[in-house]
Amino acid sequence: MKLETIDVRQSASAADLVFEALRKAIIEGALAGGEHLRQDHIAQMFNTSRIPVREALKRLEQDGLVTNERYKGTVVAELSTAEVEEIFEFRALIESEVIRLAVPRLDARRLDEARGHLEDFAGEADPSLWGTINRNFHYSLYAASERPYHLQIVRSSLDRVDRYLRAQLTLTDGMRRARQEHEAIFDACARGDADEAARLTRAHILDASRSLTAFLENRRR
Amino acid sequence: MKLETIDVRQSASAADLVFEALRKAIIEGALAGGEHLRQDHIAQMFNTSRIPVREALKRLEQDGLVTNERYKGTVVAELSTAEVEEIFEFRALIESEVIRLAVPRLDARRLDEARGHLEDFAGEADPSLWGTINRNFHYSLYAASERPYHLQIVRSSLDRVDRYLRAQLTLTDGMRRARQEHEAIFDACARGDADEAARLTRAHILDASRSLTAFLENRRR
DNA sequence: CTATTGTATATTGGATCCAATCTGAGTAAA
DNA sequence: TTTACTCAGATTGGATCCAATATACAATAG
Repeated sequence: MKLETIDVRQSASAADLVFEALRKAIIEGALAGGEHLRQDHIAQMFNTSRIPVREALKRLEQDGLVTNERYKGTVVAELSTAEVEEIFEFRALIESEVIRLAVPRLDARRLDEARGHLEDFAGEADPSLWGTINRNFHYSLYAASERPYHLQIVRSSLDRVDRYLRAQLTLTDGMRRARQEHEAIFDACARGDADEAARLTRAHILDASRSLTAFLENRRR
Repeated sequence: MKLETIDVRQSASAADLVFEALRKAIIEGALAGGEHLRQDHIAQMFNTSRIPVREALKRLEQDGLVTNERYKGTVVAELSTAEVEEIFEFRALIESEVIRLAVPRLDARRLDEARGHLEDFAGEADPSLWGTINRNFHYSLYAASERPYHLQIVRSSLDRVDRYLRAQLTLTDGMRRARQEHEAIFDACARGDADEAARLTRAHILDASRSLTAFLENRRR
């Protein structure tokens, strides 16, 4: 008898699971900036020893999501307003270029997918889901760029500021503006106007940045 | 009595030392692509247990310098020609923008430093040092941009392709062309012409990319 | 009462040990 | 000859134990 060789999805290691869970918690804001991540505590939560936890923390540190001081421990990274601003400036540069590359490669399927996220975004009442839908919308367009490295960097830079971006969407009128801007971006993509899509994406990110830094400065005062 | 409070430089952890050593070996090409990194072997080389080695390998994996398969091990990452090309395309985008931001902030000290690296580059006979001098030249200019996040990404993307870039400098006429292009970039910076410096930097990186991909395609045939 | 010192506890970093899995040589069967 | 199978060694992943350091708090001197 000959069986199909099934590509058994190799189960993730404990370290991978811990890493993904912590990453998600940080970018969603479930873990606040400055919060102390105790190895022991996390290990108990995941029913493992501290070893996989430590590997996960090292990976998070490499991504800039946490910082570690020897013998003191690991805390969720906090960004200054200047740092947030710089990362948004960076995103504006990369993401506008990525969408410029994506537009000529967009097909009907992807456009439909993006339109779906657009509608989800407009129809979703629960603010805790806006951040994820926002990401999905942009990614569904960016994916067409066929630039895996660029997309990885986009993901990494967005990870760092996602907590702040979610706050901005929720706590200001960011959601309303984002919706309008998304529609304009989508229209430019549907028309095949890459330069306009790039220009609008850049403006969209810088708009969010201005709104967010104003909000942060207010908060801190 | 009052003593000067000296900032005792906290000794790096074993994991940090291993990480830096392996990183250096990979970007310099001392460890070839595809090479298997055995935890045990590395641990012995550094006189430690495997624990810090594993943490270092996790960090390298996060940076894309190595890849890991569960229970199989960690190997030095190998990039396809397409991947190398994409990373150079990315670098052209970022580094041209970084130097545009840097030019208006360049002062005499930094320009002198860059000129020094330029002369080092021209005068150095040992090809194994060209890669590092090349990096130093560009960094001394980029540093003025005052964009720590951008610089970190520049470092990370260059790390991934540095092995290949060094090969291109050494094994083709890349060195000669790089020297000419560096001089042109430096002149534009010294004149304060940010747009021209950005344009030349972009061309410099894309030129190296073309030369390198041609070289790699030849090699693989 | 305050500042300094000593000490106990908590926490992290690293070493050693055990379990899970891969790999490859050797063997048997078609 | 070739293919499948078995088993031993090698290697990785994870658990447990020990060492180094930090932190909080009590004790003591001024």
